[in-house]
Amino acid sequence: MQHRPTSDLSSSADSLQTVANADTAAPGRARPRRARRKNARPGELLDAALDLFVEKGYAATRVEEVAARAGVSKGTLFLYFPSKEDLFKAVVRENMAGRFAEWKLELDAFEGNSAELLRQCYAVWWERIGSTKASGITKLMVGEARNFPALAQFYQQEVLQPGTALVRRILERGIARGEFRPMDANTGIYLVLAPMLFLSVWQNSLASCEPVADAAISPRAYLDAQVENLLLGLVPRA
Amino acid sequence: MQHRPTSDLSSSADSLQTVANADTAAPGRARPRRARRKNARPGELLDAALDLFVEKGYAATRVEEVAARAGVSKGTLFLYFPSKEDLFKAVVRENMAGRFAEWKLELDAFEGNSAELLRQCYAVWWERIGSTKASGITKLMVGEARNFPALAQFYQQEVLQPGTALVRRILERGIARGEFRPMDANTGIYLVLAPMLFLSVWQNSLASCEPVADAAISPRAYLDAQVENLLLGLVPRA
Amino acid sequence: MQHRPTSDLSSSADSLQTVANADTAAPGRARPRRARRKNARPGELLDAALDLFVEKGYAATRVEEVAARAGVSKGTLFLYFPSKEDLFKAVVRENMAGRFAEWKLELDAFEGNSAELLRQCYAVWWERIGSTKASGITKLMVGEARNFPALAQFYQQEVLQPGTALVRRILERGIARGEFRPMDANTGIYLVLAPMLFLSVWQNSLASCEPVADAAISPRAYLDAQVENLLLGLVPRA
Amino acid sequence: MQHRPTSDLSSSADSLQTVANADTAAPGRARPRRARRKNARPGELLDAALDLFVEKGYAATRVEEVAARAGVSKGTLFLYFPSKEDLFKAVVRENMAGRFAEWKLELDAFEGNSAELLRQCYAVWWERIGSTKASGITKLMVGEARNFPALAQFYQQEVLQPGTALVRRILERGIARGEFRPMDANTGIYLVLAPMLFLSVWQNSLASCEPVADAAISPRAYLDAQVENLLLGLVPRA
DNA sequence: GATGAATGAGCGTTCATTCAT
DNA sequence: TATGAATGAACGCTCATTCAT
Repeated sequence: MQHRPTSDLSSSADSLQTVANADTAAPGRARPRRARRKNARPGELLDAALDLFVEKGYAATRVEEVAARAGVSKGTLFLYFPSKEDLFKAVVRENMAGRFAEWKLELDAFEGNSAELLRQCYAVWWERIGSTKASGITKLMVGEARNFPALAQFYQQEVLQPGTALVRRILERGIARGEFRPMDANTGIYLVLAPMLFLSVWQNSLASCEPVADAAISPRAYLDAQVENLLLGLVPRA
Repeated sequence: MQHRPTSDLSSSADSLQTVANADTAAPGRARPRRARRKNARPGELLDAALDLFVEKGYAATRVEEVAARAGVSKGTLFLYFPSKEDLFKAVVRENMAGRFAEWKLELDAFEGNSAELLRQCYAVWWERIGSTKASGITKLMVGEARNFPALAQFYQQEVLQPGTALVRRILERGIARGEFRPMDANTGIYLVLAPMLFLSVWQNSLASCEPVADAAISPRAYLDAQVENLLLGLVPRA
Repeated sequence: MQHRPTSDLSSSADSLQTVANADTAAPGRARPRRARRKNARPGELLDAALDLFVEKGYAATRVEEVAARAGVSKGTLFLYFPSKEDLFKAVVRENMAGRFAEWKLELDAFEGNSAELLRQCYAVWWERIGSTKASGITKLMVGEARNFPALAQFYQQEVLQPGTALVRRILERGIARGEFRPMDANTGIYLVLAPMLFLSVWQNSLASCEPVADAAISPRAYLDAQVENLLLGLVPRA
Repeated sequence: MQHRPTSDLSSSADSLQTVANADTAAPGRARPRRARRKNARPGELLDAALDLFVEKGYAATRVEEVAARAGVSKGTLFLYFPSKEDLFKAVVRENMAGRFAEWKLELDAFEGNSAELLRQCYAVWWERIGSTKASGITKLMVGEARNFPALAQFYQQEVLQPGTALVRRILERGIARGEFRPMDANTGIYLVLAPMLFLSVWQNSLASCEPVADAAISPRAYLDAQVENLLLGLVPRA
C-alpha cells in the first residue's frame, strides 16, 4: 500500500463522518426523489466498498470497481470520499458504529442466569455480526491494521474496548452471582472473544477458498461447541 | 531488521534474528558493496520478506524494500526469485515445511494421559510456531488467501490438513482411552485449533498496534487458560 | 513532429503533418493541459507511433516518447492502446487498411495497354504509399517480423497476398493480351514488387542517414528506370 | 535502444578492430592449444552474435545469450567487447571486411562480354554473400541504421561505396564496349543493386516467417529472372 | 452535482555492465 | 584470464487522483 501524501488521518476522517451521516442528520425534511437518491450514494458506495475490500483486500480493490458496483462514476466517488484511504476508513467506521450501546442495554435488561446470557451473547453476535458482511471488517482490520495505525486505534477504541467491556460485564455478573467460577478477567475475556473473532477472520479468508469442503467449519456447530465448552469451564463444578 | 513490537515474543524472536545477522554483525568491518554469498542470499531474502509481508501485507510490500532489508539490491532479489509472487510463495512454503512428520512421531511416542498430551501440544506449538516469526504466516495467508487461490490450496494441503489430522489423532486417542468424552471430531478439532490460529493472527496484526497495552493478551496466560478450559470441557466429569 | 530527412518525399509528407497538427497549430493560444479530445487521440498517437517506430524500431521506441510526441501523457496512451504491442499492431494495421479493394477496381477499369497499366501501377503506388509515411510500415515489418509472428502473418495476408494478387492480375492481363511475353508468374511478381519494396525499406533506413548525399537514390528516377527496364524485359521483342 | 553513456564511437571501434585482428596480426608464432582457443573466442562470439542479431534484432538479443552460444560466460564477452554496442559494430564490420578488393581484381581480370560479367557478378554475390549469414548484415543495417549513425556511415563507406563503385565499373565497361546502352550511371547502379539488397533483406525477415510457403521466393529463380530482365533492358536492341 | 478523459508518481521486472574471486 | 554474482538505470504498465466539461 503506497502512502500518497494524503491529509492527516483524523481531520479527513472527521469530515467523512460528517458526510456519511449527512442524511440522518437532516431529519424531518422530505426530499425530491433525485435528492434522496443523491443522499443514498455514500451508503451504496460503502456497501460496494465493504464487499470488495473484504473479498480482495484493500490494495487489490480499485476505486473504479467500487464506483462501478455502486452504479456511479469514478469521479463521483471522490465527491464523497476524498481518497481511497478515507473510503476505507469510512467503511470500517460505518460497519461498527454504535451497536454496543444497544447491546449494553440488552445485557443490563437480561434476567436469566449467566450461562444463558453467554449463549444469548453468542447467538446475537452471530445474528447481527457473524453471519453478516460486517464480519468481514474484522478480517480487513487484521490485514491492514499495521498500515493504518490511526484506524487500528479507532478499532481498538470503538470496537475492542466496548466489546471487551461488554464481555467483562458478563463475566463479572456471572462471578458475582456465583454462576461462574472466579477468574482473571483479562484472560477470561479472550476465552469468550477469540471464538467469535476467529470465526470472522476464518470465514472471510481461508474458509472461503476451500475446494475441499471436507473439513469445513459449520459456523453454528462451531459456535455451539465453543460456547458449551466454555461454559463447562466457566461454571463451577457441583 | 525490525523487531515486531510484541511483548512476550521478543526473546525467542531475537535469537532468530541473531542467527540471521550473524555474518553481517561482525563489527568494525563494513560489508563490501558486492559480497558474493550465493548460498546465504535466499535465506536472508526470505527472512526479510517474511517480516515485511507479515507487517504490511503482500501488496504494500515493495520488492526493493525486501532487497534492502536483506542488504542487497533489487536486481539481486530477482536472481533468486523470478517474481514477487514467487518470493511470496517461497516465504509461505519455507516457513511451514515438514514439521508435521516430526510432530506425529512425538505424538505417537507420548505415553502420558491425553490431557497431558494436549497441554504438551500447546506448549510445543507455542515454542516452535506461536512465538516465532512462523506465526506470521497464518496472518499472511488470512490476508492473501483469496488473491492466491493456488497458495490457499497449498496451505490447506500442507498445513491445515496435517494439522487437523494431528489434532484428530489426539482427540481420538483421548476418546479411545476414555480420557475425553465422546464428541464430533470435526468440531472438536476447531475447539483445539482456533485458539492457536487466533493467537497467530492477532499477535501479528491488531495486537502489535496497541498503543493501549491495557487489554493486551499475554500469550502464555491466554494459551494456558484456553487449554485448561478446553480440558474442563473435554474431560468427562467424575 | 519530426521530418524524416528524405529528399523528394518531403512535400507530400508535409501535407500529412499539417493535417495532423491542425488543431494545435492555432497560434497565440496554448493548448490547455488537459484537453478532452477523445476522438482525435488515437489517430495522433498512431501517427506519432508510426514515426518513431519507423525511425528507431519497436524496441528502441519508448511509449512515453510516443505519448509526448502526440502531446499527451504516458497514461493517456494506455487509455487507447492496452499495451505497447497493441499500439504496434494498430500502427501496422491502420496504415495498410483496405486500399487494395479500391486498387483492384481501378485496375479492372483500366483500358489502356498493359505497359501503360504497369507504369500507372508504379505511379499510383508512389503517390499513395511510396512517398507517404505508410512506406515506413514495410521497413518496420522487415525489422520486427520475427519478433511478432502473428503480425507477420497478418502482413502476409492483408498486404502481401492482396498485393501479389494485384500484380499477378496485371501480368496475366498482359500475357493474355499478348502485350507481355509468357513467363512464370511467381517470379514475375517479384520482378515487379521488389523495386517498390526495396525503395520503401531503403528510404526509411540507410537512405535517411546519408551524410554523403552523393549516391542518394532519387526515388522518382529510380522508379522510372525500374519500370522502363522491366518493360523492356516483359514486352516481347518485335 | 537506450544509449548508455558509452565512449565515442570511433575510438572504441578502433580498439575493437585491433582486438578482432589480433590473431592474424601475430603470424609465425605457434601457440599452445589453450592460447589458440583463447584467440578463437572473439570469432566465436562474433559468429554467435551475428546469428542472434539477425534472427532477433539488436535490442531483443541479450548479451548473455550470445555468450552462452559461444560457450563462454557473460563476463568473458565483455573482456573482448567493451559493450553490446561495440559487439554489434564489430559484427557488422567483421562480416563485410575487405571482400571488395578481391572482387575488384576478379572484375578487372574478367575477359568475357559484359552481360556475362553481370551474370557472373550475381552468381558470385549469391555464393559468397546472398546465400550466407553475411546477407543478414544488410537486414540488420536496415533495422538499426538510424540508431547507429556512425555505423551507418561506416556501412556507406565500407560497403555501399565500394559496392556501387564495382557496379559502376561494370556498367561503364559495358557501355564503353558497346555492350550496354548508354545510361545514367547512378540510376543504373541501383537497377543492379536493388535485387540483391532486397533479397538479403527479404530472406532474413518476412520470407523466413512464411507459414504459407505458397508465394515464397526461390532465390535462385528470382536472381536469374532479375539479371536476365536487367540484361534485356541494358543490352541495346539489335 | 456528475462525468470520464487525462495525469504522473510509483512499482515490478529486465538486462547491460561491473568487479571480487 | 574467466567467471557469474551483484548492481542499478531504465522501461512498461497501473491506478488513485484531478479537473474541464
